This record gives sequence, structure tokens and C-alpha cells, in this order.
Amino acid sequence: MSLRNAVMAALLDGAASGYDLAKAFDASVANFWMCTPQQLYRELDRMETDGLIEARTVEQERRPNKRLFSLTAAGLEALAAFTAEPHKPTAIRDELLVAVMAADSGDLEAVKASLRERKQWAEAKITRYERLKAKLLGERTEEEFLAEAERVGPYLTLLRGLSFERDNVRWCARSLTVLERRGARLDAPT
Amino acid sequence: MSLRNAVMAALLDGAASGYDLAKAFDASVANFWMCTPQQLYRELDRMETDGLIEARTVEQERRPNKRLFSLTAAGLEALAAFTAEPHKPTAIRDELLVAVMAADSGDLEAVKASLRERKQWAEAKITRYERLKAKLLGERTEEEFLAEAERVGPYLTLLRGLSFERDNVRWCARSLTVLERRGARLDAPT
DNA sequence: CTCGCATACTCAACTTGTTGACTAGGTCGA
DNA sequence: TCGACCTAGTCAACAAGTTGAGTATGCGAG
Repeated sequence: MSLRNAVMAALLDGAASGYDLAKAFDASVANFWMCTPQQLYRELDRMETDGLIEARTVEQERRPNKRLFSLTAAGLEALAAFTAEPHKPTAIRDELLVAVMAADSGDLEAVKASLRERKQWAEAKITRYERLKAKLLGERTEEEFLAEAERVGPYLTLLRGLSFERDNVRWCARSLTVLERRGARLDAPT
Repeated sequence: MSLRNAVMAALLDGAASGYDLAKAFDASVANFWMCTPQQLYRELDRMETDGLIEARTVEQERRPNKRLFSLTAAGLEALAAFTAEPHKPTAIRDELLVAVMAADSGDLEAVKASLRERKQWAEAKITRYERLKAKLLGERTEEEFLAEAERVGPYLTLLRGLSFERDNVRWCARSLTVLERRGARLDAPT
């Protein structure tokens, strides 16, 4: 029931096709709401029949036609209503954490490799987020931006994503050193 | 396919009933893998038929009987195999972030209230995690613990939970001040 | 002595999310 | 000019997750 709201929040940035949304989700919303393109297309259809969004078919030369979706008044209202509701606590699923929890009786080397990979991935995300942030701010300082901009929501969620990934990097590094020492101890005990 | 692994990782701490697991999940695993009790019971049944765990019925006086599950050799092996596999990136779903993203065209006061609530909730989690950490460490310093303990996995995942919640608290506080200033600006514009 | 909470589950119905395959034209580099 | 990748989707099948209700007993507070 709540992918809808994420989609509507994304549509506040302007009309978009399913394909656009898939990319937009991947870039910024994925940080707190992941989904597959298929989920998006299915949900968009339902939202259209529910009157929350409306589609305008755009004929394109040299590209397949696309359907540009935009929020209707009803959609905006539903989104506002959603912001007023109490929200369920965060749901997280991280296989890597499960693997770390079981690392002591599993494949230590493989877990370390996964940690290294995750660390790199998080670092890559950080640079992408930094770029996005610079783009949002433009020439302005953060102070100026917060004073002038009509929307601060996307900026705040971006900050959350940034600090989450930075935290990830720190934790991966820490866990790696701990597991490395452990490996050394097990290889050459006492 | 992966709740299984979380359950098996939890069973490394020793045999447990579905009810125990539900509580254990709530206390520590929930941090990176949330699920409802129903999911647990269903999955436990399947895991039993798959031979990953085995159940021993414990007759209790003055309490309903319970089924104590423990890992089989096959289960341990499956868990080790899982740690060796590559892992899917984290999946997060946070309605609050969706609401913050849409806050500018939604109910600002309600979003601020949600942020305050989330902040308190995170603070409560932090104290619980701190207690768990103190319990894990016992009389030892972290150094001593990491050198002696047979399992460091649960400690590392606990650290991740702690830093995640601390980060949550910081971000909520930051967002609140930003939204408060914004509210002030909108109430009394230039 | 009753109300509500804790233990310890089960069942059924429903909604979400995931995977894989398929269509079909366009562009770009080797 | 061949293969690979990008745009812009659709369809079907399945796996996973959520919700709500029901069962039964015991314990302690008011």
C-alpha cells in the first residue's frame, strides 16, 4: 500500500514515465525504498485506475512511445494524507549482516570479501550522492538553499542516504579489521 | 529464501522455540532482518521438513508445550554455504523517509511529530543495544572480548545496529531544526 | 474474581515483491 | 555490419510478507 506514496513523492519532481521512475528510484529513492521496475509498472497501472495519477502518451520518433505520468489533485491529496498518518518503523533486510552474524561458523574469507565489496559499493554511492547534492545546491551554500528552495524534503532524504552509506563504510572497515585479527588468531593459535 | 539463514544464524546461540525466536529477532536480529511471528512459524515448519533444523517437544507444566528447534548438521552446512555466497544489496523501506520527501506539500506538523517519535524510538533502541553490549562484553574490555570470544559476529551486527540508530537520532534532530525554520518562514514570510 | 497480559502457538486469506522471458526499434563502437 | 547496450515497456508464475482471528492456560494486579 505504500509503494504508491513513494511513487507520488517521486512525481512531485514532475511528470515521468515508468522507465524514468525506475531510474529515479535507483538514483535517489532506492535509498529508503527499493523496488523492481516490474513493481513500478504494475503499481502505476493501479494508481491510474484509482485516479491518483494520469497518463499522457508521448509519441516519440526513433524511440518507443512512452506514457508520461503526473499527479492528479486526488493524488496530491492522498500524498498529503499519507504524510499526516503515523508511519511503520523501518524495515531492513541485509543479507550481509546475516552472513556476518554467522561468520564465526562460516566461510570467513568469503565474508571478508563481501565486506570489502560492500565497502566499495558504499563508497561509490557516496560519490554519487555527493554529486546529486552539489547539483541540488547549485551555487548556493546549504544555508541559502534551505532558505530559498521550495522543497527541502529531497535534500533531507539525500542527507540520510549519505550518512547511512558513510556509516556503512566505517562499519565495514571496522568489521574487516576485527575479522582479520581473528583469522590471524585462528591460523596461529596461542 | 533468506529468512532461513537469519533463523539459522539466530539458532547458533542455542536451541529455541518459535516464540523465543520471535523475541530474539525483536531484540537483536530485527536490526537487519524484520519479520512477523507468523513468518517464523511457517518458515520453521518448512526448515524442519527440509532437514535444516530438528524439533524436540518440551512438555511443560503450567505452560503450553513448546517445540525447541536446533540446527542439524545439514543446517550448519547450509548456513556456512550461505556465508560463502555473494549477497544482495541492502533493502530498506522507511515510510518516514517517504513522508519527509513529500513533507513540503504535505502536513508539516505531522511529519515533525513523526520525526520526534522516531527519534525517541531510536534513543530507546540505543539504550537497549547498550545494555545488550554490556552483557555480551561482561567484565571484559572490547579488546579482551575480541581476543577471547568464540563468536564475534553477533557483536559486530550489534555495533551496526547501534551506529544505525545513533545516525537516526542525529538525522531526525537535524531534519527537525530544518523543518522548524521552514515552518517559521512560511508562517511569516519576508 | 475478573481483566489483561504472557506463553505458545495455528489457520486462512490476502497483498507485495521477485524472477525470467519476451517484444521491438535505435545507437554506437570495432 | 555485428553484437551489445539503451529505451520502454508487457506477461505470467511464483515466493515472500502481512493481517486478523482463534485456541488454550497461567499469573498477578486491582
